[in-house]
Amino acid sequence: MDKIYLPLPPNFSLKSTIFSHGWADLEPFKRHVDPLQIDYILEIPSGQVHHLHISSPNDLQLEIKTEHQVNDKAGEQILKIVKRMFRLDEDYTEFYLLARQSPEFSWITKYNAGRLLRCGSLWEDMVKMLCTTNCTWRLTQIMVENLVKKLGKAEEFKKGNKSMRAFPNPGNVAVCDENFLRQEIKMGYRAPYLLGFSQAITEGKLNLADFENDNISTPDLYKQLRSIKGFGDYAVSNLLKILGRYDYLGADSWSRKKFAEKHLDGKSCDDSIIASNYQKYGKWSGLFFWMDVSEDWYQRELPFGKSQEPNPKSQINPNTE
DNA sequence: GCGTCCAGGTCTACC
DNA sequence: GGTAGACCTGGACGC
Repeated sequence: MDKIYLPLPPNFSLKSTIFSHGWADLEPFKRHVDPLQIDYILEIPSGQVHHLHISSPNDLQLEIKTEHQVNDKAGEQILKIVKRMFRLDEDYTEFYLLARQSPEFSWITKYNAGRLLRCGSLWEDMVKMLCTTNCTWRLTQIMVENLVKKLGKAEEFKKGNKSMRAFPNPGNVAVCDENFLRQEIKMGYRAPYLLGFSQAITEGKLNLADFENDNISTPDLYKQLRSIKGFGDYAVSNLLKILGRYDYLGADSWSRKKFAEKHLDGKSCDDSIIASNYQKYGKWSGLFFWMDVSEDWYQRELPFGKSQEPNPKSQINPNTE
C-alpha cells in the first residue's frame, strides 16, 4: 500500500464533489459513504492499472491510497489525473462570489458545492455521456458496466476473474465489432457512434487534447464537439461543463421537469425561458442551472446517505426512476 | 408470465 | 430552418 497526498484548494468538499452528479455511480468508480471514500480503477498512460482509494482525512489534503507501491513516474501520472478528476486547479472564485451575492444560491457556499466530478480522462467522460443519451439511468449503468467488464484492463497485480477493471481505452473499443457493441455491450443504436468515435481517435483523426485547449472559444468548441456523430446538444452542453465551460444549459427531460416543479408549479416551458432565468450568471449560467435543479440533494439532512442515495438519470441526473 | 406502450436524445430524410 | 420518424432498451402497465 502506498499513500500520496494532494493539497486541497479552499471551497473544496469531497462529499459534494463525489455526489455532484451521477458519475460516481458508474464503474469503475465505487463510492463509500461511511467513512466517505471513493475508489477508482485507473489505467495510467504507461499502461499500468491501479486501484485507488481516495478520501480527505482533513480539509487540507486529499489522500490517495494505492494497493501497491508506485514509482515516481507512476505517482506523478496518478496525481495529475486525480487533480483533473476533482478539478483542483479550476478557479471558482467568481462562481462563489456570485453564489454569495444571490440569496437563492447562498447554500452553495455552505456545502462547498459546484465542482462536478470528472473521470480519469476526457475519453471516458465522453463515452459515458454518450451512454446517457436517450435512455434510463439503469441502461446507462448496464452499458458502462459491460464496457468495463468486457473490454477494460484488469487491475494490476491482481489479474484474474476477481480483479476489478479500468475503463477501456479507445484502442480496446476501436477493434470491436459493431454487433458486439450493439448486442453484448447493449449500446444499441449508439454502437456505430461509439465505434466511429473510438476509431477516429486511434486513427489520429481526432485529438481529444484539442478540446482541453483554453484558447478555443466556447462556441467553437461546441461546434467541434457537435460534429462528432452521436453527440447532440444535450451531450455537448454537458461535456462543456466537464471541460469547465458553463455557458450552455444542457437541459434534459429530468432537469426540465425539476425546473418546472421548482419555478413554474410544474408547468413545462421552452428551454429559452429556462436559460433566461440564469442569464445574469453569465459564463456560469449552466452551472447555476445545474446547482438549482440539484439543490435538494444538498439540503437533505443526510443528503447522500445509504437510504437516500442519488438515483441519477442522465449525465448528471439523479432521481428520475 | 406475456405483450404492449412509453420515455429518453440524436440523426436523417423530407418539406 | 423546422419536423416526423427511426433507433433501442428497461420499466410500467394491463391482461
